[in-house]
Amino acid sequence: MPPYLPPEAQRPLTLRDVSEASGVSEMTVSRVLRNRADVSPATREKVLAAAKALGYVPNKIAGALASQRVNLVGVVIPSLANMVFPEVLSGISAALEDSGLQPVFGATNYKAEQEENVIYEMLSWRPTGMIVAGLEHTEAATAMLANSGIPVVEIMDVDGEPIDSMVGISHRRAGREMAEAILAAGYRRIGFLGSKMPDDHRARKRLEGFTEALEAAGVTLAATEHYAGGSSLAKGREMTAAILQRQPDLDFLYYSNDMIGAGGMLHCLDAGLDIPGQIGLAGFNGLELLDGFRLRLATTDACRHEIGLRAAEIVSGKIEDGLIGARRIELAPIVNRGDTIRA
Amino acid sequence: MPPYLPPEAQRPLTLRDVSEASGVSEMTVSRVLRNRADVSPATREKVLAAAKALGYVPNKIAGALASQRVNLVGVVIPSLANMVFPEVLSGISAALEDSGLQPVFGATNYKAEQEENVIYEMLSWRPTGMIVAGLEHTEAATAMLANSGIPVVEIMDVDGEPIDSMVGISHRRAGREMAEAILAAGYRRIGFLGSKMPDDHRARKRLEGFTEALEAAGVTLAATEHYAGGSSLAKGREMTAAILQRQPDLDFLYYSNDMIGAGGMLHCLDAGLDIPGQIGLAGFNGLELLDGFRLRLATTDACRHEIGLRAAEIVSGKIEDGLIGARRIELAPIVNRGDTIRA
DNA sequence: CTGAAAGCGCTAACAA
DNA sequence: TTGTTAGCGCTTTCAG
Repeated sequence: MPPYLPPEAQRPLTLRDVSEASGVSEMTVSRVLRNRADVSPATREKVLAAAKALGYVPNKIAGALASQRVNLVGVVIPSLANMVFPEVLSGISAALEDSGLQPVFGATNYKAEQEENVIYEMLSWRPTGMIVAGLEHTEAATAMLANSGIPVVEIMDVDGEPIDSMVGISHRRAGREMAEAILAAGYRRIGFLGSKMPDDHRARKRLEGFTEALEAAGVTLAATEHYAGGSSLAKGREMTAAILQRQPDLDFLYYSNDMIGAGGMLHCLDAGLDIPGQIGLAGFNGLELLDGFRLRLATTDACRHEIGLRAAEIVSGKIEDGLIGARRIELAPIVNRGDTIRA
Repeated sequence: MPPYLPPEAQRPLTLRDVSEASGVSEMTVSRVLRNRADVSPATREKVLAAAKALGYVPNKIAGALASQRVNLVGVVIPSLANMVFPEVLSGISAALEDSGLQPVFGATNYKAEQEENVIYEMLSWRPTGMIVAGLEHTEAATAMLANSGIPVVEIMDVDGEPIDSMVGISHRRAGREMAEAILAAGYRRIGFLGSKMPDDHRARKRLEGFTEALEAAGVTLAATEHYAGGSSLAKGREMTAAILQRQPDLDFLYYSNDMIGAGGMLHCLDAGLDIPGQIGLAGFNGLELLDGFRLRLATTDACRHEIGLRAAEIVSGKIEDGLIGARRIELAPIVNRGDTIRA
């Protein structure tokens, strides 16, 4: 490798440079660059030409400080690896598209303390609004958000009290409804497979709703299998083999997400089990990515894109009905029976 | 839904508020909050107590303007939906963990113009460094990056000239090596399935390297199938059915990514084809997520995590050998023959 | 339509 | 160890 030289650490250009190059006052240059209407076409031309020729990039830090306005929306999610969140983000991006607002993402890795840090960092940039996954935060994080004076939208979950607004589904209800669909199909020896969930509150709530509905029907969860780390087909396969080895008489497996559910389905197919006759399966999320297996896995659509969309609309003030902030939007989780719950 | 009230739009607290509450000068408060050593324990206590009691969150905008330092690294990638990029990001996050730097992500949706916008927006926040996927940008974007005066690392690809530094694999080489592995295994009627790639330069380069190596052996690509939109198992399945219908005599299918490759594998298995005897398959990326199928799809590991790691190290100046910037790091794409190329 | 003056909230640099 | 002064680069406000 040849000894490359460092790039010149040049002083960034300022409005003043453009002003001097164009012979127009800084103030007017500023007006042109902010696309304000009250500038004569002639000056506008001159300024734009000079700015372009110099390669001027405005300093938003100074601009934000002076104007007390920041076109940023903080978005705090547990993880980018989860496939679920990219879809939420795409909804947010879509809704923010022509609002002049820019989303800025931060990940917490499902750790409350890290979430607190990320929120603190973001708030210190004085964003226009915040979108945060989940309703459970540290006391400090809750206080910071509540005192921030900006719209705060908690997303994905509506089982609890929001700081300001919330948009999501009830995971308790999602768990309950899946349990009801399973019971209605006649399954009784039901196992659950999911992540260890010290801090995955939504998975926990789903399981609570699920067992609750089972118990209401006099059915007890027959087995449980937990895992740590990321979700993958292989993980689902492995867990399924394990739980069925321990309890071969299970007739239904409920997974905490579609990825491990699909892995479990692969195991069952390879083991020659009859799905959905001998054993039924269901996941959670409605990951389209995974359509394409011989059988469609039963799942619950978590409305991820729409959640992002609605949350961003609230933050950007697109919902115009006189109210500001403090909205509660509950979307309906839709159970899709696929091919893995018998009719 | 009851008529919730908007949150109080309170004036955010300033250093001055903390100063008054603690009876310590603004400057000293600032020192305490930046963890500087030259403050007596007593005052430190007082200040921290006051800051905490008030719920003070510093204003980084003002801080950045005054200090001319911003602890942000801009990261520009085509898409968050691609699964490939989250892994790069995790490498970046890991490397930046305790450097005091924070990554900020922006997506371009594979559009050069959108990339230019994102880069412009990011540079206007005067980040400490930039990490950008790919070597192809608009002229304006290239100029902005080159003139930014900060470290710029282009990642994922090394087939071309970087603005400053680059870290990645050679996609030409990746295509070539896969072609060689396929030819060595005796396959000759080879088809390619990939996205329409007006702007997916890396997929294009892979295909170029691939056909180049085939032609060097006197073999011509026997068929091509293109698609638009996101990758999914279903899409891979569908494309595979289509290409095999048109040309049933193909004995190998090379996919531009593992997701559609896995879908294709499902199709072939369901169609009762003998893999890898009758037909061989290969994808690209090395997505661990997809391990767990009966057969492991042949693929090329694109070293995504390591790319992110190294890029972030360059930006954060962690590589200490006297050089600053302008590095070229080529990682080796590793061909994994899996179970879908015969021995 | 254009310009001059006065900060935005913080920190560098220096003084005490 | 602490405080004072003078900006950072822009935009707001008000005057021409």
